[in-house]
Amino acid sequence: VAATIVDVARQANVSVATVSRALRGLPNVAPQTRARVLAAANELHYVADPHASRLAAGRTFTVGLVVPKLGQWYYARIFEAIDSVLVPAGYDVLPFALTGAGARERFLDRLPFRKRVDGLIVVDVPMADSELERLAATSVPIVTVGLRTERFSSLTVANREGARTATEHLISLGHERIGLIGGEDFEPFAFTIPGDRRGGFEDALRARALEPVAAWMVSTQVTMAGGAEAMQRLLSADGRPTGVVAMSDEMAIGAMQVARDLGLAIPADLSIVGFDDHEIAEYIGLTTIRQDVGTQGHEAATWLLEALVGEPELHHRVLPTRLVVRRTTGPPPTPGPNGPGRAGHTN
Amino acid sequence: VAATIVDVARQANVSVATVSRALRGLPNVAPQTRARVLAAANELHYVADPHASRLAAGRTFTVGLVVPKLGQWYYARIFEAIDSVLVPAGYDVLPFALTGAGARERFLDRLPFRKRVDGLIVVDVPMADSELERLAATSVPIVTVGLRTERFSSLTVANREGARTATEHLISLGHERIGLIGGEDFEPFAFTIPGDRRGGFEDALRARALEPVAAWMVSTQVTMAGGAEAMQRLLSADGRPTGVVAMSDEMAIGAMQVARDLGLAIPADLSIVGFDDHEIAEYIGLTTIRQDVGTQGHEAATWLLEALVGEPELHHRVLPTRLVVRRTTGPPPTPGPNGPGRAGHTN
DNA sequence: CTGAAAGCGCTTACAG
DNA sequence: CTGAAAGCGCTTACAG
Repeated sequence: VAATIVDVARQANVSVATVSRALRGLPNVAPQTRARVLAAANELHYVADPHASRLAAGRTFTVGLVVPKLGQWYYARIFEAIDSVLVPAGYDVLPFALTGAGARERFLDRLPFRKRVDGLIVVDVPMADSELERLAATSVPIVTVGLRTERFSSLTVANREGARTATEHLISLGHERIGLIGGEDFEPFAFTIPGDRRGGFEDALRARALEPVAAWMVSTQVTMAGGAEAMQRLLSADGRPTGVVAMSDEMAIGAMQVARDLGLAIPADLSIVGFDDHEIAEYIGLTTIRQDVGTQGHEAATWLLEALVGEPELHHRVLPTRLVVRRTTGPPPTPGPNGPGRAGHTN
Repeated sequence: VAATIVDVARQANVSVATVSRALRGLPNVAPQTRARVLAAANELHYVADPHASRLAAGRTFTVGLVVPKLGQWYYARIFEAIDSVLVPAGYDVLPFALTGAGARERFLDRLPFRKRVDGLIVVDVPMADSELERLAATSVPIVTVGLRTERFSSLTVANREGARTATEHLISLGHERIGLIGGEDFEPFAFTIPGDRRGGFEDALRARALEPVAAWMVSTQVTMAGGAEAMQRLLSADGRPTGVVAMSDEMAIGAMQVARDLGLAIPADLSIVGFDDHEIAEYIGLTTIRQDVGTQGHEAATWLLEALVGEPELHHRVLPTRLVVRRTTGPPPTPGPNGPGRAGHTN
């Protein structure tokens, strides 16, 4: 029932080739001819079949977005930012959510984006060298976010510096007993966010001759529930830190809840600083390290667009972070007779 | 460079028709032939070109998801739920984000999903009758979420009952001065969530012979910033409520921040109940009305899948909500000499 | 069970 | 500036 290019051609009394050229704004179409075609197309409510166009033109005009999870704050925000540059540029953006056991492996094994997208933006997907090679071998232009490799253009944030700044903030307030809660390291894989942040944390401590305490550095999932679990483990360790650096705002929120449940006041008994500057941080007064998600998505999409037309150049950009001090950090408690040195909660 | 069906056919010594049948698991292929085809396809790393398949088969195997915004919690979660049923069923899900001025109108005008999707899930998009008609005229199967009309199958939650329950909860704690902060009504359009929730709020008050106070019912955007703005306006009104119902958890969070900034303790001076049960609610102790986003997405996707194969039946489901009492609600303050009746903050 | 052939609806040299 | 025709890579009756 829907009109095809043949219907439009007949109605406008031209060939389908001319319709195709006229509708796409190509040069070498007489103004009056173009007007006639436009009128016909309008009258027939014509839209080109994208699949036919794509097959004929050899381009899909869609970009794949590979993320670990669709529902999480960071991925939703970056999706939004990417969509807002790619859609106006005429591209569809198709999500590939690598959620659930084996999803990452299956994706890397089957490469389901082949023949389906013109380019790919890959966010926070840990990959081994051989896997990066497999991706590169498909020769679809790729930009990675949160992941820096030799093979693809990348956008990352200054994770090490950010975590160092967070830690220094606590130190400058007088804290000497500082914990870290964060994500798991994906060992053989090129995904260095947790490692980089841990590195920055340790840098800051060592610069003040403080030794990182293994029992105060706990790795879990980067979610509120993970933050809660991490804080539980941290507070049941021997002794207890007076300040905690969390690798995400969501972790910080989960962690604070556990601390409060155990009767600790924030920041009086325990200071905490997050990472992200999730919009909620402002409303709950969370001190945090801000990263600009919008810029990450915007830049990644823009670079991919460039790679899609011209020669793909390899560039890397590391975006700065910034400390935002709010109300979850303050001086450490003055140790009383039951000071934190010995009064660690045990469960 | 990538292998086509012709390459596979040559390698397996069969026709392309047989390759097509064998690879798609169609009947009437000899087991050995199928094995030979599979082997050839494997060896050549063959994947079918989806655009060619779609053009030839006349089906796109993609479902469009229309949302007001990609980055917001509710839409991200429902996207995730929908993706998790559609992708395993062999469908791509393509987002249409109606963000920004005129995006809704442009979408409804151009109907950019035509020839591009087999079905559509439309979430929280206000539409006039004529617009619904336009959508229906495309004859693509549609399921709506958060929006109930005569034309399409729909999933909604019991908004009126939920808001009534929230309000009754405050009343049962002793509150008599209760405010409401929520979304804007989209007047000529079929989008009744704000209106329904407001209705439930008023129902509860009237059932106890309490009159809704216009100055305590403020409409803004359904975001944290909107909640903050609403609370500001509400607290600068004459008098002041002791309890507030918010139409989303995010609004509640923004609102609480403003209240605390003005020196109000929650719930001692002001009780607040949200709507959603955002995962953060648990961690900040927010009393709220839980809605099950996962089920909404899951059901919507399942219904659409059914409509895509068999006869599209029209069904409507209204999912229940549930009060989850946490720590932001309590009895109203006992009015002292400066009781809330007269001591309303003015700015 | 298998193949030859038409057809899906476009785009793009090529010729004029 | 315009058109005829080949071609993109599949699927699907139809015949055998």
